[in-house]
Amino acid sequence: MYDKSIDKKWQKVWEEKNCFHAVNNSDKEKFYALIEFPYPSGAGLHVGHARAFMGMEVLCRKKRMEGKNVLFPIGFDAFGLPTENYAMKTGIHPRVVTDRNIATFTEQLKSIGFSFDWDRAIDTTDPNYYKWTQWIFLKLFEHGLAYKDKTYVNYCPKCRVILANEESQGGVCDRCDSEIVQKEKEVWMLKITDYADKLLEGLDEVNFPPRVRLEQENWIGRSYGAEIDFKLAGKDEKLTVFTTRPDTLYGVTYMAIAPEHPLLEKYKDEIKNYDEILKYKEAASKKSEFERVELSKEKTGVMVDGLEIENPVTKTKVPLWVTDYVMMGYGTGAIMAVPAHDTRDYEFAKKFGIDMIQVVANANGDKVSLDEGAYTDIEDGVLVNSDILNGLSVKEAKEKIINYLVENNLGHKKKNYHMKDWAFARQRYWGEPVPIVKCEKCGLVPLNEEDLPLTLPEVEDFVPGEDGESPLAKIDSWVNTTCPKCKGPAKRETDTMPQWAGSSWYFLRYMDPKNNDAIASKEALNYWKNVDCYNGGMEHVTRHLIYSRFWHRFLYDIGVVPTKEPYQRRTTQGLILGPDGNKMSKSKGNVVNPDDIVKEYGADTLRTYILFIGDYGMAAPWSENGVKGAKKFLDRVMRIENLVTDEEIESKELEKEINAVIKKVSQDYEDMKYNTAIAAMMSYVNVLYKQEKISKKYVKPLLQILNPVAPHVTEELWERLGFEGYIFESKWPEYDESKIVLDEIEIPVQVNGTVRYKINVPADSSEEEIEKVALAAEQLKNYLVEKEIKKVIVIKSKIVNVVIG
RNA sequence: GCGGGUAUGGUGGAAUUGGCAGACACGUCGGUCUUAGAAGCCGAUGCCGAGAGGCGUGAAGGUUCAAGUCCUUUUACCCGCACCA
Repeated sequence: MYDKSIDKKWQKVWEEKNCFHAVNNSDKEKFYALIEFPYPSGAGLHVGHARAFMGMEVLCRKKRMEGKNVLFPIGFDAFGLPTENYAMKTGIHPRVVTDRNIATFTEQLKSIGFSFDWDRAIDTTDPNYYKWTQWIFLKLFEHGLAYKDKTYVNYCPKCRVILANEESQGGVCDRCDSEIVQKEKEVWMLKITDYADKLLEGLDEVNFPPRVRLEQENWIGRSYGAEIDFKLAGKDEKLTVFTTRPDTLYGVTYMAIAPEHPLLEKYKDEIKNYDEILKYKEAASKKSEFERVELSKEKTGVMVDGLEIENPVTKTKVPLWVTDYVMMGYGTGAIMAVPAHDTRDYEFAKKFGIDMIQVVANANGDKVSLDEGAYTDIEDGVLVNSDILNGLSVKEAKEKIINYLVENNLGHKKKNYHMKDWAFARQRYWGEPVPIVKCEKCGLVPLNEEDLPLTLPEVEDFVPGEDGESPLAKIDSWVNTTCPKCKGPAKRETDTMPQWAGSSWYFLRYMDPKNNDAIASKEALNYWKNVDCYNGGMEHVTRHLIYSRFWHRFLYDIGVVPTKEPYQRRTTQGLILGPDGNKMSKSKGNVVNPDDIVKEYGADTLRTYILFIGDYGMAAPWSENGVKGAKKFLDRVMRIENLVTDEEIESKELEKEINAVIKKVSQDYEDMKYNTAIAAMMSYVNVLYKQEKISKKYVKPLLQILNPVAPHVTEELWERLGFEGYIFESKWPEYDESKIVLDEIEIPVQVNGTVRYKINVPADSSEEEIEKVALAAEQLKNYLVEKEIKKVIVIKSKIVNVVIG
């Protein structure tokens, strides 16, 4: 029986021997496995954490036994809103809450037996850590990638913070699901768009799952097109638009700009219906992002009375409209509308009775009626009604018109991105202070490196101001400081960094976590290079994973780190659902606490079940019966002890089975197919149970390959059976391929595609020999009454199909 | 709307990528042990059928000697993006 009391016994041994500690500068080959470090919430460890960590855990324990120098670190991403909200509610300082939560997580993780290198544990809220987060920020500032700008930002009224685009996907707040509103505010931004191309190209040199790659590509959203300068009729003023279809320039029948477009303000005196436009603008700004997209399927807009736009090639004048289907945040905030070939423009033109001009037709002549909708689906179209472009294909026309625009100084080729710059500021206390001061004389001045870390002041009141002001703004003694440059009076930045800051580089700190002179030493960075395998959830693909790749690439560009990409391989684990098949949540009352499982069934039961639950990458519902099944398997493993003998008993069957299972499990672990690996070991145990007595040599490798999954059980049995040393430091078993292949194999024979009987042939039989045996079989005669053999297909060592008719 | 994924017994899930569908486990049933139960051990278990046999991988077509796997159409659910100009 697997008695859970052995958990503590072995955990103590591992801890005392410090056996999972990774050393820098080893001669051994390195293996760096990373898990997304947890946010230490008050709710404690979740079974989802356990699943996410177990994947890497198994790989690491195997790699150590294979002789690698394994870095498998753990830390805590501890800045963030929940802790601060808790502090506001209870009055307990976030520092105290954080320390308490980290202690709980640590204890829980240790009770499951994870083989983390605890010596390297980090905490993003430790000033010795965030000193370097601030340092990287200064570097970004120095290279012009951190800037302060007054723009429209996503604001969550409930959390009272500004959110990055990545944190407000779908128009709702990541944290509280409240609707986001657009707010004009001056905030710190990081110029991640400068790295859009590098982030896309970097995907070519790493091994990410296709859907992760695809989501990142879509999020960055690069599109190729042109910027074209239109003219305000009768004025020396340009209106620049971005379009991916410059070939349709002759089909433009109106222009449209976003309500926030600065042109409106600039020419307000000449716009006759400016009041009406202002009203429209106001209404649009009150709509949340959600409403603007979801609810207003119906197009709205106001024609600008008093301004006309001149087409740069046809010189025709078209009206200008203001509409909220044009976004200020994408492209130039202005479009050339071609209703004949764009469904949105079509809807708008239809509603407001605007002309349409067809400029692309099918090669064989097209219907001209636009009653059915815009011609957005014409494939291999040919340009019509387009003067110099007539007769050209869309592709040719794009090139020709761009050349024409460039020659006449009217426009140019342009890449555009869906991704926006990163709003890098939170109006909260519990985050990294921004190491910049505002000096009346010198402007924005960075702190000197030797003045880092800029630590958080002690405060009593964590409540942010009504209008999105950080609580730090209330602390005059902290805010008022001197300028590092001119020593004159200056004010500190009171916004703090977003939660994603600390996690954007933590994998580098693990390499050398106690270094006081650098994020990590050159030697450590050059030895560990980058993460070999990084496991985490899909929810971070367009947030943390993008941000950290950006920071890392920046650090590479300035010569701090040796590799372009931080993560060689990315893997993802599926969700563990509640027993009812729903996502686990407190409100549904279907949350499973890993502590309860460890306490009742033992750590190895939790570990085994979590890996056996299903395909590692897919969601699977929790099952208490499944847990019991895992326990039963471990009990059976423990009871093998009763069958083991010191005698040498040769068994051809066991010889074959043990070699096969070593091969299968070794490969499955690498492919993260833990469920089938465990199934294979279960099968092998079932075979062992059919023996009366078993030589130790048929048990030893089983314990070793099971060790990464069930380290406590296997360590215990290893000791009881008298094997030498500790199993965790034993050498990973090898297998003998020649023992796996049988002398004689069974081959199924199909008649017209249905299996009818089986034949036994020597394993090395040729196709001719197999066919001979198959056709000679007695059973075949029954099927040949009034029928004859038309064809025989033999697939060597697999199957025979006899076609009769 | 666009992009991606998933669908297999009573249940969770396997299936070397076109070659014996249902490995392994749960559950259920039976046997053994026991005064009895629990645990353990052994066995049975896709569906229909007494049997021979037939039918079976969300649905409908197709390709092939052979389809869970490839093609076409379609349904349901999940995830991501979303007036991307």
